[in-house]
Amino acid sequence: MTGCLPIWQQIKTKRITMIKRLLHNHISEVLSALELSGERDFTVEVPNNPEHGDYSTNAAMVLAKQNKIAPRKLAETLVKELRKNKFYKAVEIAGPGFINFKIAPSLYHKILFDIRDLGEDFGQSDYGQGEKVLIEFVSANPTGPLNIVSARAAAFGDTLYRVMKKVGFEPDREFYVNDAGNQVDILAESLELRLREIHGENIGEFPFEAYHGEYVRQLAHKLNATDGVRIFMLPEKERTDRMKEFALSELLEMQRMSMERFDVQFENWVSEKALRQEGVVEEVLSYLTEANCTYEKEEAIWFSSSEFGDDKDRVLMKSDGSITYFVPDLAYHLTKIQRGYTQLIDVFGPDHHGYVPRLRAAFRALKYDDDILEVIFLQQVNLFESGERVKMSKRAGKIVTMDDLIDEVGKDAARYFFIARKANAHLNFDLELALQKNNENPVYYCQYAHARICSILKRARKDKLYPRSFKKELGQKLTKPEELALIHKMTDLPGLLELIAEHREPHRLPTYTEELCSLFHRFYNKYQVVNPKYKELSQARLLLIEVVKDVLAGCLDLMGISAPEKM
RNA sequence: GCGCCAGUAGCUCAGUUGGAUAGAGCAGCAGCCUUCUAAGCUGCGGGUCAGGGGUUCGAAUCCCUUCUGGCGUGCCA
Repeated sequence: MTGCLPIWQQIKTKRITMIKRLLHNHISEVLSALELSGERDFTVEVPNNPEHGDYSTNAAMVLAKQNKIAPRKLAETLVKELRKNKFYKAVEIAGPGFINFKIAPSLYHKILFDIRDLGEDFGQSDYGQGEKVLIEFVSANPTGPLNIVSARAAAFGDTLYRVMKKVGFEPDREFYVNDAGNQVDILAESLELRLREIHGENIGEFPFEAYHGEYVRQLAHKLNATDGVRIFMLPEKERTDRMKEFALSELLEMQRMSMERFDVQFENWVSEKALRQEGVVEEVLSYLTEANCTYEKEEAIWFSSSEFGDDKDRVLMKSDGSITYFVPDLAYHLTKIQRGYTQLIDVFGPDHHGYVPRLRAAFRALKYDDDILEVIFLQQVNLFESGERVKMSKRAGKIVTMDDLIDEVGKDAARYFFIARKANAHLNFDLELALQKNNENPVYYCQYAHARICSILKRARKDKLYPRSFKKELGQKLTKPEELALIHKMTDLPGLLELIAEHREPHRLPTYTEELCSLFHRFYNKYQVVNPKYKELSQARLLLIEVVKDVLAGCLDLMGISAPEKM
């Protein structure tokens, strides 16, 4: 009834290799067979202390109270049933009522072949049930080169996308381009001033509000090369339009290039300007008006957002007749829902805290479920060099751009460091550390493990030890704790990916990857893989490290980091 | 003032969402290459989990409160 086979097959048909789930199901089965209530509330975990076994459950402690049985007594009853399964080497009671499991090597051996058979599909699942999720990230103004926070957003958003896709969501990546509005006007003015400067005009002091970056001068030179003085002969409106069009297309292209260099692809780039031309602004205003939550005051039109949880009401249309940023952005969010997404994830920079309540308010006012909108805030990034914080000033145009960073430390290191930190915590980025090609740098630590395995496999092929096919019996040769620990670790990945997707926590992936690599390096230092004297053992270990290599490459790929075969 | 986020080893950070003796990596000290990549491995020190209350079998984790730092609090985006 609680035999091992049905559960094992159940796991296999789902193409999931997860011991945790196997245990959870098994314990549930035993509980219902014993007619105990509340079987969903317990957890199965990997204990910190290896002496506590491979896995551990708190089932007896959690269920003791509601069933009015002492925890240890309940544990004894459970253990008696659980022990009937031959895939456990040991099932023990410990402490206040934990049940600790030691997994039989034979199960690990089966799993190793399983992971191998799954290949690139290992870790894949239907967990997300095809839910359509839109992840919006970066969404910077096209008024300059992308900055460091955009780079962090890119790494974060893209990795989240990759993991969610892996576990069965249907996510899309989107970049909202704010190519309309006030900031674009200022950009055009800045460009015009620089252009006049080139033509020898005295422009006086460069305005405080304008864009001071050197790139504006470069744009001016480029525009001058094509248009020359002719641009000044155009009427003002046409001239400004030409400036805008030129600057936006140049800067947007620059941003696209940055993203490409960072291996981030967006399914969609949505233009605010295009949205406005489609008339969405008027639409949104009419929706809000119909919902009875707008009013006029001091020649402006307001949204009574404070009735829906915001601190105060917000202006929709300014007294000069122009629209605030909020309106087209809300319209944009509504198009996401109209396009069929049931979960909207916005990845925002640290300076948008105050903005979210009004967006939520609008969702409520328009009777959308506001759970549909989920905002993740990335905190700021501080760059350090030689222990000193690199000071940046956007106003003075003194910033380290995303491209500077990629030039300096490379895509792999940059992505790694950005992903490795929790989203809502400040990130101290040590430029020197990211540059170092030694053991202080975790990126190289992981890539090195991959390269090392490739090197061993190459050696095995050269020595003609690499078999045409791996026989199932080879598994039995893997008996060392370091070998089984590697398999154990790999079985944790599918569950981890689901956790990352569910809680939107990509930072767990680098941690996991480092742990897997650490186990491999330890194994490598202790045992020799290729040894012609022990052919079967060598082949069993080759199988093991090849599977580790593929799993590792999979992890790196999810982070958008290359897996080099040689270093 | 109010709101959001953070505070864990000398430094940078994890901590399986409430589990057992809080863990890595650097930095410090001591070791390991005639053998598949030493960009690696092994060992040793190092803690009032910012402080104080509370919730329960059990708290770094949840609640309250104080302190410190960052950000926000535009008819900017």
